Amino acid sequence: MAELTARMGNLGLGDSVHAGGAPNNASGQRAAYIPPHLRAKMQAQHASASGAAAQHAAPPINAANSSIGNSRWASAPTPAESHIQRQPNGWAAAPTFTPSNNWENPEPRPQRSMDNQGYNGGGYGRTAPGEGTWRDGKHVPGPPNPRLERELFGTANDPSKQTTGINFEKYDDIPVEASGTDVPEAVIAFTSPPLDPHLLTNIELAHYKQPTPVQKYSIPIVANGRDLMACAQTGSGKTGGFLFPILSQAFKQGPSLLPAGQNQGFGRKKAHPTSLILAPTRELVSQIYDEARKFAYRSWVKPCVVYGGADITSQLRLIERGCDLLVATPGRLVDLIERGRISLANIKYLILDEADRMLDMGFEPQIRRIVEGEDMPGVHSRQTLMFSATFPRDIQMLARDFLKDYIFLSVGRVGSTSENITQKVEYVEDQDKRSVLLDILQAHQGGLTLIFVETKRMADNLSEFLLNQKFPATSIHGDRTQRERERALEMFRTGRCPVLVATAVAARGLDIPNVTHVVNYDLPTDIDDYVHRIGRTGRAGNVGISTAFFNRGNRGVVRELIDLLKEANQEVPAFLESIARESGGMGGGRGGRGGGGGRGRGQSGAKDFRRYGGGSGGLGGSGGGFGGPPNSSFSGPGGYGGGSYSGGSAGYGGGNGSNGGYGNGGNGGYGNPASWW
DNA sequence: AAAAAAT
Repeated sequence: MAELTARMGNLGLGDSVHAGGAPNNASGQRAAYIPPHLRAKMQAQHASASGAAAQHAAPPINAANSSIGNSRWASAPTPAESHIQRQPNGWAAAPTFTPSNNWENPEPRPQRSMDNQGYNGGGYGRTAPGEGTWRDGKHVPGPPNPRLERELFGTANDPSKQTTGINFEKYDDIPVEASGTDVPEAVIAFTSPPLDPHLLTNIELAHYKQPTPVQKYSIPIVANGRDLMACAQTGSGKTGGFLFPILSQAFKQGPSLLPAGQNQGFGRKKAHPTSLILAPTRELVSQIYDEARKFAYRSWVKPCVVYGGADITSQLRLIERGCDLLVATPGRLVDLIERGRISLANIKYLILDEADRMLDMGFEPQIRRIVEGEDMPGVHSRQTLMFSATFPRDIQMLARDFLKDYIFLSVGRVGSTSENITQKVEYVEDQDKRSVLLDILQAHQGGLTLIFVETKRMADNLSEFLLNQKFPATSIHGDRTQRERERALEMFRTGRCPVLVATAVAARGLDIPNVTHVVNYDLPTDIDDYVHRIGRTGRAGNVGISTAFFNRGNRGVVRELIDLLKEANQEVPAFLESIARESGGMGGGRGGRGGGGGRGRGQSGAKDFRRYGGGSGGLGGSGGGFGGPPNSSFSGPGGYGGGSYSGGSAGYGGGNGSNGGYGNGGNGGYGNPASWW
């Protein structure tokens, strides 16, 4: 424990806590708390005041309130921000760069024999406006299409189309760690060394100016043919992290030739995409597809999307027009493979977004089926990229099955939540949650508020309650129809329903500008879910607030929550510390997963398990140290994870130190998770 | 125990 304390001290974290139970809102002037039994009267007043409803009406979303490409809600843009600094036209004037591998000189691709008209994405129709071709070994971008351009990139008046902002200069301070063999040097700009020129024009249209840290590394890593496991904090540009390099390569190299014997398209309608992106929810898949359309604009690359709950015939039509880059949820993809409409034989890039989620118990069999059970090229014949904000140790071990000699990239603080998010935790008993929520919504006007609950039923109940309270709320969860889900998201995005009650379906990856507040009405039992949830705000360099309702029912995550708050330089309420003490060392509730970290959450966000107490185990003796029972909050191979934090000696390793920097000191971290209660 | 993902 002394070591843990010392570590915290090293981080320069103060002990400052504030008293629980007297919470403040963002502006520090929340209305006095009204107990539930008095609430009815207040409601009556509230409802009768017609002005109150108007007060909660959709906040204004207009040009005056958001600068182009930098859709900041709370703070008005400065004049400087409202004028996009265009990149100079001299892309080509970028400094020279000596490629360590195949950067500048991509292997020339054989042209398709059938290709008299030029490759148009393997489709059967003509090239549509806004699409390009590959002809005579050259990329021939299509002509600009103003209407499509507006649809894809939005306008100044439509911030709901503006996704990630451009406050990337703030990212320069973010620590980046890359481990693995022969890590390529990071790029310093999109133009240095340059991405494909056509991609640069699209990046410019999207108002991206600088690569984020994860992009600076992922671009050369992919260009050098390496596999990647990237752990980057929420809102730090992971989507661009894989889209930019794979599209740049595609634009430079052109379509790959199908292996002999495969049908080339005439006759049977079977798509052979070269890139496959898998993600855990339909909405996230849809969002990635929208991004892919932007950056593939006017190019020969045709992006496609498939997911369940939506009309399959329109998805099939899209595929038939040509399918080079496919974004999919697992179930629908398997369906289409079984129908013989998609082949994975031509895959060069496999991307798992939210990879830890894709490889957890619920999804892993489907992923294994797609990656190992179909006609996907083997691990050595493709490039595999995995991205997430969190990457628990055991999932990292699982992920090895799909990767070859990969580079592990860690972007951001150890805990991987952004410091742009102000995290609050309030002590609220279950029966008081509605009241406190109303107070919060009352006080927090002018942005979008995303409220997370644990169950679909609760999502329905709570959104109905809020509607009755005249808050324009809606809900999203897996029991709603896809149409309802998409409508709810759209209402939320556009601000017509600035309050969205959501289950875990909305926890990951969704990039919704202007979400200024995330409320964990119910805390998740997995702290990584908390990390992803609050990551819906404070994106792309903007700031956000998160509020969690905590009571003794959540003591299972108290230790991990405290650690997380400390790591993110947030205040830790006194009641959390005391509940943690009450719960003693048994607070963890799930010693298993965190193993490597020894603090329960196991530095799930940011440590390459190969370096920090990883390996295939076996080295070193028993856990020792803090090992204790599997569900102890100090479980695992002891202290700071068997491995050394700084290499060399046992470091923080606790344990018995016998295995120095490697080996996990036995299996302590893999005890069965404690029961749920 | 819950959510998500094919029909």
